Amino acid sequence: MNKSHREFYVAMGKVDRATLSLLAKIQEIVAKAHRLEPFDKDRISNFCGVDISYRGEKATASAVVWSCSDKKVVEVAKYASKPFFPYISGYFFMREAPLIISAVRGLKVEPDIVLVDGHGIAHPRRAGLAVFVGIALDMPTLGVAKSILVGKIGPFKGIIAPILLDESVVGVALRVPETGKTYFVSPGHKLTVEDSERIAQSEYKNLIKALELAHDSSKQMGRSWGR
DNA sequence: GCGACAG
DNA sequence: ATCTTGTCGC
Repeated sequence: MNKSHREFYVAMGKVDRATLSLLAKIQEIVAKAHRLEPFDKDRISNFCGVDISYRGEKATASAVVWSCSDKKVVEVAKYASKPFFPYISGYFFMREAPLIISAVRGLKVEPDIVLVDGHGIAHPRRAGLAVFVGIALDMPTLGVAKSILVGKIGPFKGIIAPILLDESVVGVALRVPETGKTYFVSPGHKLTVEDSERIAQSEYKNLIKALELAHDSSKQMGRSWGR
């Protein structure tokens, strides 16, 4: 969860420093490869929430497509495997990106936007999990994290506040009025910071719903796997 | 050098 | 994230 955790994994031989510096280099390249171009649809018809649960040596991923207009689940795709990389802050993509990508590729419908549990460009090297997933799938992705990783939160205007990093806005904090919970939303690929803000402002209920469904689905999947 | 650190 | 029941408090 912090530097001591990272050093712990290094000491355990789970990962070595050379690998981590290589991954950081890859992130620097990926940060130049993402395309934060304006979202190309007039209206969002659905969101695909993706989440992963862990039980012992099993990781279960679920991608849930939620229709914004019909308020119902359109399709669910699942993928399970053994976790093959430890959780290390800043290198989260190595743990979850392959599972998320595999789960989404199992869908028959093409989601408008894939919602990823983690950050997009609100990352030390501007290359969070959502950036990797977006580039790999060539789909619009939005990072939605439950805690902030880097940057400062600016003043709230209603439910939205900017996330500032090195003089620039890399995403927004979203305070959900119904629950009081704050989420940190940043673009991954194929949409802009402005799109992220607009979506967080006007579509947060559908956005949260899709992620909650994915969370429940992945946990359910993990339980049934163990039996 | 001292903290901070997505799930 | 996960290991895990009841319990203290708004």
